[in-house]
Amino acid sequence: MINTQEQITKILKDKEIAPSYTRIKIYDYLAKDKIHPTVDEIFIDLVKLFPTLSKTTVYNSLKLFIEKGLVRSVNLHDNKMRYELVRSSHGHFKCDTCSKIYDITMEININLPKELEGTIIDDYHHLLIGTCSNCLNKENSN
Amino acid sequence: MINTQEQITKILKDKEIAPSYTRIKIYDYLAKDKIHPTVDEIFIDLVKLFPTLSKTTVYNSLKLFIEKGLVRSVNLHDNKMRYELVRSSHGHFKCDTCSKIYDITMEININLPKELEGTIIDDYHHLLIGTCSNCLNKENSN
DNA sequence: TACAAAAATGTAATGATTACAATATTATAT
DNA sequence: ATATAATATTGTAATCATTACATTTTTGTA
Repeated sequence: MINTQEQITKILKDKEIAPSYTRIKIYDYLAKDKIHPTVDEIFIDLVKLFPTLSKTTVYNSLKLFIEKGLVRSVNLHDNKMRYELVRSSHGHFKCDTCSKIYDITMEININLPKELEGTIIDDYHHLLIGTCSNCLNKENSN
Repeated sequence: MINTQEQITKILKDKEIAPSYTRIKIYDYLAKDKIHPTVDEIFIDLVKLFPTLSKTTVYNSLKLFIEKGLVRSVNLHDNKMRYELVRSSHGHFKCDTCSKIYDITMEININLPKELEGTIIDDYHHLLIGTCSNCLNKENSN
């Protein structure tokens, strides 16, 4: 456990989120899980812990976390949303072969077109898709 | 019309796509449409032109176009895929207020983590989200 | 013109997400 | 501690995008 229950409680309170048991568990799951889980993955794992959990609650909680700036959605072009805790700016690399997702850091220089001068950028999402070196090595050794 | 029917026929044939009436119309739609349409938008507009069109055909055609490298999917984090013709590398900016989508050029330096050395990148998607200057000006003038 | 291959269609199924009303839990004032 | 109001959670049904698949239509070729 990266954060103790007390730490998570504080994090939620600081964002004006009532630190219910469910929300603490969902936050904790995201803090431990580095694979950008879908709602289904979160639900399937957490419902083992407390069988009364509802998938709707997972949706509601994530929506709230996003509104309060704790969580970001991650979209890997596979028809389902994924979620991660907001942390320092990074992009994602998805291996098309093994489906693994990697966090990557990247420097970006944006040239906004003239019609966009003065625009405010609140958020960004960078996704690279390819074949990871692990999978390339396996291919070569066949 | 940016491309004549003959030009589109040639483009499709060059990619080994049989240039059927339907495919030509879908390609033509993407060539004219700069707003990264969804399947629904393509279907609604084209079915006016030939009412026998089926939405499944739109899906099938786009899938084929993507396989042949003519089309890319664009995901704006709104639970539906969008499509655009493959053209020179660019990202997208979505205005959260007016929902307008802009194409943007950007320079990107990627620092792949050590575990990703040797990785092959086939494709990338860059999405910025914010408020466009038009919407900011409207806000200010209130 | 006939026939085989390919394209298009229409319906039903799937899967993610949302809407919403009902229930349970929590926080607050007394 | 208790009552009450506010909030959180739940479960079901609805919605919407996408896919599967069998059937029909169109196309290309002999």
